[in-house]
Amino acid sequence: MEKTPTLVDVANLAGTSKSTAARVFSRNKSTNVKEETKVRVIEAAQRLGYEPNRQAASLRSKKTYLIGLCVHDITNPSSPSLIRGIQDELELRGYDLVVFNNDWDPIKEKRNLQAVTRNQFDGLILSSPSQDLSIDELPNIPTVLLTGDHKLAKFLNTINTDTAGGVKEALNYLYSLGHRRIGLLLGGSVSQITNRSQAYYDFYHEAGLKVEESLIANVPFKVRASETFELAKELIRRIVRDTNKPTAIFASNDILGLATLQIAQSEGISIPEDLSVVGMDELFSAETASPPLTSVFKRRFEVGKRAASNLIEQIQFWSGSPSRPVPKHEVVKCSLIIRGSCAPISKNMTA
Amino acid sequence: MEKTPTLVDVANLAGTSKSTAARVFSRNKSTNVKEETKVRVIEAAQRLGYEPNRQAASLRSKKTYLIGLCVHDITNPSSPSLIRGIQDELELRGYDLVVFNNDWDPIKEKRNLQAVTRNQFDGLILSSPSQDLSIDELPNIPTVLLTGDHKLAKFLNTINTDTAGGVKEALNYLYSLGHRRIGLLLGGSVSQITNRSQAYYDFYHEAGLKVEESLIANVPFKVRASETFELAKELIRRIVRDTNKPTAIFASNDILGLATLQIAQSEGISIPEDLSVVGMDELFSAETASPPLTSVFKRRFEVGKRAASNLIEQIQFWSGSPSRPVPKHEVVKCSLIIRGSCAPISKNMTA
DNA sequence: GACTTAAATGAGACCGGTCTCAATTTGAGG
DNA sequence: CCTCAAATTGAGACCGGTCTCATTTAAGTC
Repeated sequence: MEKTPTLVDVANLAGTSKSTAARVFSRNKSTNVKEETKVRVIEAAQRLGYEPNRQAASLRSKKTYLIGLCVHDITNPSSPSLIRGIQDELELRGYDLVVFNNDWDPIKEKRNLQAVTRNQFDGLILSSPSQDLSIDELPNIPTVLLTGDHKLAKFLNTINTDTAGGVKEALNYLYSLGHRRIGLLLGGSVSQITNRSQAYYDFYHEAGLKVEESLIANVPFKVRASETFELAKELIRRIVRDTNKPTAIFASNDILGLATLQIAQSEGISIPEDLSVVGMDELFSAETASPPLTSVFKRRFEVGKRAASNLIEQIQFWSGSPSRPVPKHEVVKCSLIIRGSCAPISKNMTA
Repeated sequence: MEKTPTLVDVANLAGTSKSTAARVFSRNKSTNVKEETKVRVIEAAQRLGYEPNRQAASLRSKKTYLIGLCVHDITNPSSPSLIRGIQDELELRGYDLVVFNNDWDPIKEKRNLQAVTRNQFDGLILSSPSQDLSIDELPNIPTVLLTGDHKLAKFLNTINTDTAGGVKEALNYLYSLGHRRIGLLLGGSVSQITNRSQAYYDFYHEAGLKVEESLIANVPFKVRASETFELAKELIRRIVRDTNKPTAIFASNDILGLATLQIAQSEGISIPEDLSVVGMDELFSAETASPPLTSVFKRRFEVGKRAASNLIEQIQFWSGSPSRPVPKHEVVKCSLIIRGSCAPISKNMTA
């Protein structure tokens, strides 16, 4: 393992000073080096197999080109596409991403934030920070928040999915198919639940319908998706066996939607003939289900891309400014992906 | 944004030298500092909100506590649990993980490896490097390979899933249910295909059965899972409509298994009564499918954990040694998760 | 050719830790 | 109180870049 070559080695071989050699590799385009010398330096670097040492660079320049992302759990079905969106955008600008899982644990979250500080990350994306995380617990670096209804939104830029809009789009679709008795399955965090049920109530109100509380069910949140899945099935079974059962169900996430599909099958209810189902999140599982699940697509990839580019903008802009700028808030619309789990009411039993 | 405190600030406040203060925060436990001074330093640090600067530390110590992972695509359903396994293990030792996507593109792969070098990562995990990646294109750091049949396995430690064993377990299970005509759906990379079809042939040979080529189908690989999914459905439809159709199907990954389920439903074939299906990979989708898909679980989480701990071991051991040690190879067994997509042949039509 | 200005290069401090080695303190034993 | 090894502490070089500022070289202009 012979010593890795440094910039000085390159400079020596190229017959220039360290400074000039440095300029060749500098990110700062404004530096000017004569074409001829530049070629000489690059050749020398090539011959030595030189690769700039970013640790050294960071120390002086205060830029690590590292971004942190805090999510609940990378194993959560919605994480990967978010991450990918971020990565793709960051890659273009030469940044790399480190993902932290906080597992819904504020202690762990705090540890992760410390790591962000220790490593001198240039920016931070918070997918869903714990409710009581305060602004002065955050590292003082450009940050983007991916939840609209967090108190940190007062201080931080926000990229947020328009879930309320998505819910309404789904309900509207079912309504247009003739459904009036639409069951609502809620799950996830408290804010998710209130957010979505609010949209549901709003929709019913605007449509001039009266909501029946018996059509609404709340699935307790579990860390492991498969546990949620089991719980959901239990609940759905009850709803679906009810004499007063709905003709359609809107499940506020795909896990609940999938659970509905399974229950229906085991109860001999055929979908979409006897019951229409719309999910939300757009997991891969929704596509592969039988029948394929019509679902509200939350475009996490898009959210990721926007979060990253927003962050980079902040990084370039914010440098040197003493305090955080006035936060801006962006919203990403959902879109309804129509597949095979819904049908017009005409074919349903007219309960 | 006042200047962040440095070790010198802490030392001054605590009334010690920089060296002593440093010893308090050193990872190297063998250093001894009087309890009283240690307390004084820690208090000073607390008061100033001091957080060690890892970039600075790395520069001198040559340790970044950063590990790189190269996968095809984090969006691939099998990536997240692998990543999580790695992260959990790394976290215990204070390392952080950066994930790179190479998108099956050797050029991108090379760029990613450069990033690994530039950032002075302490270790590297290669999930499935492109076939012609050679040892001297790799950064000269501890590395773990997650594919058994790559030429790099001659040089690198390997943690590998025993897929052949898994295939046999699945076939054996179907065999024990009375199935003799078992369809085989192949997909993925060339090595995956040869590997699994070999296991299939072996099984048939050992069981004293003759394989019928018409029962074997090969689904061309596509980068996007949903494309693969569509292609698969086309192929499966043909098999399943054949007069000479199988009583069971082993799909060498869950996407193919799920596709089979969907096709069956749309063709009016009920599962498991008319056709038994076993998948492989253990995606979340397998659990949520209707009926839930019996599947060979590849335990990517476990693979990740082992890869990480193997890597850390290398890092601690390898330090200073001039060349890579003789590689060791570990295998992680699969396990069959029995759910609702298989039934004994007695109930099948005796085609 | 002299003069002015811009372009290119070089020198050396500096970033914030770690590491080596020397100096100082401490404590046990006599 | 003295001695000597062990425990603590301090000094200062060093890691490999970046950055500022001074110096040298090149290019016009008259």
